[in-house]
Amino acid sequence: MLKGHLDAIVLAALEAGPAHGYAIIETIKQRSAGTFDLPEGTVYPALHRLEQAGLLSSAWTTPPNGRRRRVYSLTKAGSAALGERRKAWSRFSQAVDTALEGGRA
Amino acid sequence: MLKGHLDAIVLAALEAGPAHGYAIIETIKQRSAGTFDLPEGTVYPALHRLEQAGLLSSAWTTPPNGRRRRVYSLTKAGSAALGERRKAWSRFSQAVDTALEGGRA
DNA sequence: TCTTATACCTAGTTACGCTAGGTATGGACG
DNA sequence: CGTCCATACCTAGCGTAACTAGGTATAAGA
Repeated sequence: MLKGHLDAIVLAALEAGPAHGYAIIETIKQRSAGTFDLPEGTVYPALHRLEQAGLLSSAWTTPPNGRRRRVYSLTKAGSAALGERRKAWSRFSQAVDTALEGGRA
Repeated sequence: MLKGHLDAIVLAALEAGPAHGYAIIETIKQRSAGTFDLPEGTVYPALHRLEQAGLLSSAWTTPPNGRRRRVYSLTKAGSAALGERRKAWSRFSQAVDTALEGGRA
């Protein structure tokens, strides 16, 4: 379970440039060294949620010799949200760190 | 939302010694500098879950001039679980870190 | 006396991540 | 040419964790 930080990870995967869902899954898998091998049933609904929220925009593309793809891009709101999510993650992870270590000071 | 890491935090709060629910909430609040101000409806069910799972044991106490308290202690399995949860957290947080920063290498 | 802090509990809501299915195309291999 | 795999998309429904929103009760302080 990614527990609420999935959105941030997906947004971060799109920071370098637009990508389609399947590629996003691969990117996340590689970046996390296999730790986050997300099922499609996790990522696609998340993309829809994020688009619904205005953080992503999407367009269908059909490369000359390829399959149809839905390519997602960060919107301005998405970039801003990513910044906030990063800060939230930072705060959260530090709080967990101290909470977990607090008993062994 | 604590997203699945609540158990680890609660176990860690009991590592220094037995405590009752209300005190656990206070401990967590202080350790996290207010970031985790957990409602009772979050913590009490978690304690029951953890006891059910054999990671905690509890006993009722009635101090001479105090109210009844249910005091929880880490079991052996609880200590072991805490160790695992710490490792899991470490892995998880590192993976998120790299996933969030990966786009800006 | 009345409020506040302490101290416990639980039924029900919500939302997120995941399971488990489905559709379809392109390329590799025999 | 047929079959299989990887690619590429989708969604209904499940499980469960965290939280909301209530309830009970005692001790201390104003």
